[in-house]
Amino acid sequence: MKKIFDFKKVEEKWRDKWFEGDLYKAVDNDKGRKKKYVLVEFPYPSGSGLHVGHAFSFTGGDVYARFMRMQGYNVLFPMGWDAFGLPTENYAIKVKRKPQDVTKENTDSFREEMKSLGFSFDWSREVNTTDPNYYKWTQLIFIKLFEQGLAYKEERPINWCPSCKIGLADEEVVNGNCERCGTKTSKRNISQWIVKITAYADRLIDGLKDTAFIEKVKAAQINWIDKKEWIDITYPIQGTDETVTVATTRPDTNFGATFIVLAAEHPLVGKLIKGKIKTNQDLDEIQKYVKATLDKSELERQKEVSEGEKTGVFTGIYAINHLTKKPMPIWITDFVLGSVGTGAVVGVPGHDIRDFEFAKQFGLEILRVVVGKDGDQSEITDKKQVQEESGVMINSGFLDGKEINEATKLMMDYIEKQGWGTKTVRYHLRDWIFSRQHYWGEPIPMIKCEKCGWVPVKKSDLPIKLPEVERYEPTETGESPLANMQEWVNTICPVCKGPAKRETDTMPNWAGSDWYFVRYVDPLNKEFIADLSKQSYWLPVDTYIGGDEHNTLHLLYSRFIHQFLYDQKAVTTPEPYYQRVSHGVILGSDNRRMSKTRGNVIVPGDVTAKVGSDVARAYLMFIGPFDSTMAWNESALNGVKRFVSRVYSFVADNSKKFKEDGSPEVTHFLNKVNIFSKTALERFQYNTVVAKFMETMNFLDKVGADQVSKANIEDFVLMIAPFVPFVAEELWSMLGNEYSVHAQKWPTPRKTSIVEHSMELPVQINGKVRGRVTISDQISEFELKKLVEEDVLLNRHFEGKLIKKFIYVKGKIVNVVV
RNA sequence: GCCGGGAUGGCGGAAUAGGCAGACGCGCUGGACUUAAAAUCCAGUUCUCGCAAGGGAGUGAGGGUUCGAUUCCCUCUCCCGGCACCA
Repeated sequence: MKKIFDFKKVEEKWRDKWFEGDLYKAVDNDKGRKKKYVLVEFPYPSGSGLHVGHAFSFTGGDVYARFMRMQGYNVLFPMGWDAFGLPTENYAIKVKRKPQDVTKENTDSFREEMKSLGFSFDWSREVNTTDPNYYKWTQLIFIKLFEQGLAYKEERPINWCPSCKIGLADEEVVNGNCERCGTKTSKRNISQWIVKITAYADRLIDGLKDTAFIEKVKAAQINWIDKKEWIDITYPIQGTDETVTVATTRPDTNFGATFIVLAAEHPLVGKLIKGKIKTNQDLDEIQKYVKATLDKSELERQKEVSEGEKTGVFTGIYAINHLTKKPMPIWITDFVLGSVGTGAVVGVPGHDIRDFEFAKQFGLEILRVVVGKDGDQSEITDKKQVQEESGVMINSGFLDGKEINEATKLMMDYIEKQGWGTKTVRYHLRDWIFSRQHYWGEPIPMIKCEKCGWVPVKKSDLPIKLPEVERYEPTETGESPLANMQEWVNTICPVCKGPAKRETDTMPNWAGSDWYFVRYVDPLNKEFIADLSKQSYWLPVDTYIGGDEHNTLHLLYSRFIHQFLYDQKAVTTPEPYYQRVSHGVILGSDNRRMSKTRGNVIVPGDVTAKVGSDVARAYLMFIGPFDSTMAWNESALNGVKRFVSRVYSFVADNSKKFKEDGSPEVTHFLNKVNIFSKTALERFQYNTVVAKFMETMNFLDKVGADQVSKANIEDFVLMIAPFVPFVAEELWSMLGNEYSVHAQKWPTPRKTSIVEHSMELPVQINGKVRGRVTISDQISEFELKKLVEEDVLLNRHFEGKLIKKFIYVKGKIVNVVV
């Protein structure tokens, strides 16, 4: 009688039992075993429940963690909640409930779903960024940053979302729109806490060499930081005492500089408008242009880029080119950004596309100072002739004949020697705007005293808990709703005991997720962020599994905070993560990103209700490479379901019948499966492992249970256990073994009488496979040649032809060239 | 535009220190079981010529290195992800 796999019964049987004991607990400071810290990015517990993307990446992590346990490692595989954030706040506003309560509900249901999916998290280490016992440390980190001069308050234009009524970091503005709600953002001046991440720019680059991140992740980080050597050149302005300082990375082309362009924000523009610098140009016109530019949003500016139109206005004043002594007209334009370099650029229209377009537009002089590979020395009249990236200098005095990179170095030294300018290193990376004007975040633990200025809260007063407020909406002024809480806001200065006010801004989402992996090491510690001896055992994270979308910012911010904590001797390693593994994305069955509006969202709960957790897990691991983009395919799910059912039935039906000795062929086959799976698992090639298990099942069915020994089948159950933990546990117990299969070691290949003495060797004629011959592994090349020549199927391909060459790659292939 | 990744049957994908292309799954075709369907099981399934034996073509396009290239090199096309008037 065939036993049918009843996943509900099996899952219910084991689900809770696993968490009653210490099965998945990581043991601190276990010197007897090697440790492995496997981390998956903790989720934001949204109200809509676990997403299939979560199920996918967590399954990947879980398979790895289980495999590593079987390899004898002491595995730390924790889970927690990145629970601060706008969706919960917005939901709370909508249904008029406390975000704390909503969060509690969401995390409870997430945890239950995760247990149902069989994830082997060590729940004794669960953390929650919204727990005051957790954010106490997030706040302390901020205070430390402030004390080290790495956090400062500054009024500066920020991106403002009129809908969310919140200031956004540059990174949160996507194409001029709010990342969350899509509303067009504008600029607004607000006093913000800024964190000086740029102070760590070099170390963020250098530290990468101590990690095993894949190239694309390292590249993303380095490109984002984008360290370059610049030179700031100061030019005198004709007929005044004023100067203008431009910033450039390409001084080599300076002989070709014919104009200067200023950003609308440039101080010189202000002086001009106020009449402090004389000009014959129409001041009204200049003012009009400047105002229009400053009012423009990033989006509008970008639109103009795609249209390729350059705009600008002439100031009427000139700077003198040191090299050519020629006057260069100074213009104002919107394509120069105030926040980049010095906000002033020297225009070299021959060798910069933007400068060329600008010069064309306004009839400015275009000089050629670089010749490209094509040798074209003619006047530059077309965009295509503009040599930007490579070439050799001409018309450039002492630089003539030099290659541009060499010329750049020479010119930088020359300019410095002449006292015209100074070399400086700049980064694309900007300081980090750390303030949010919302309720559901960590309060920034700072107090503004009328006398003492900004002072941090006393450490003994931490955590500064979020007070319960009536309304969670941001205030009309754009301040956080905390600003309305007079009794909370008004406090006394920790230094002078005078009247003072609390900061009402809260921290950005990143704050809690920057250091959570440290807390997992020692989540209940009341005295310290995490005990140093426990840290030195567990850190760094060995394998960090996460999405590509976090490869730049999350990784950068979190590495920065970690490096800072290392300097403060609060953590034990200079880098937080050793290996970074990116998981792929699962698209809807329509091959498009899952979204509610498209109605193509797959929820893991629906899948597990139909086919059970094991099948869902195995399916997710099977549909494609772990790091690629895949589409959900319901019918492929059936294939995996079939496989799991077959395994179950095969073992269950024969559980009492497996003999001591099976066929050596079976052992031999399983040994190969073992070695293949082990290697593939180490490389996260899950899809090929599942495929190999399917192949194994096909093989077992073919040979029949009477050829399979008990040891064989136990080995197979052990190997599939990381993928299908419920079925494996059930079958393990059916086979009469003690609980639990998940506490077992990965099987060792077994001895078998089979040694491959003979093999089928493929034979190529002129590089094309034409047949095969059976050979013994002792065969000599001479014997083989004879064998091939006498083979009826093969020799007709070279009958009457001359064998020019006979190539035998031992154990692989033969190629006959005729 | 820049950086990164990719392109293999009807589909998802296997196979790269250069060596049997298409593992495994889906789908499809035929068969068994069934009153029937589903489920399950068996056989087949890159395209193409051929009744067959067998032949020809074939890993985005073109070229190169090699006895031999999906794999290495050069040129190009398209797709995906990220960044972008960064001077």
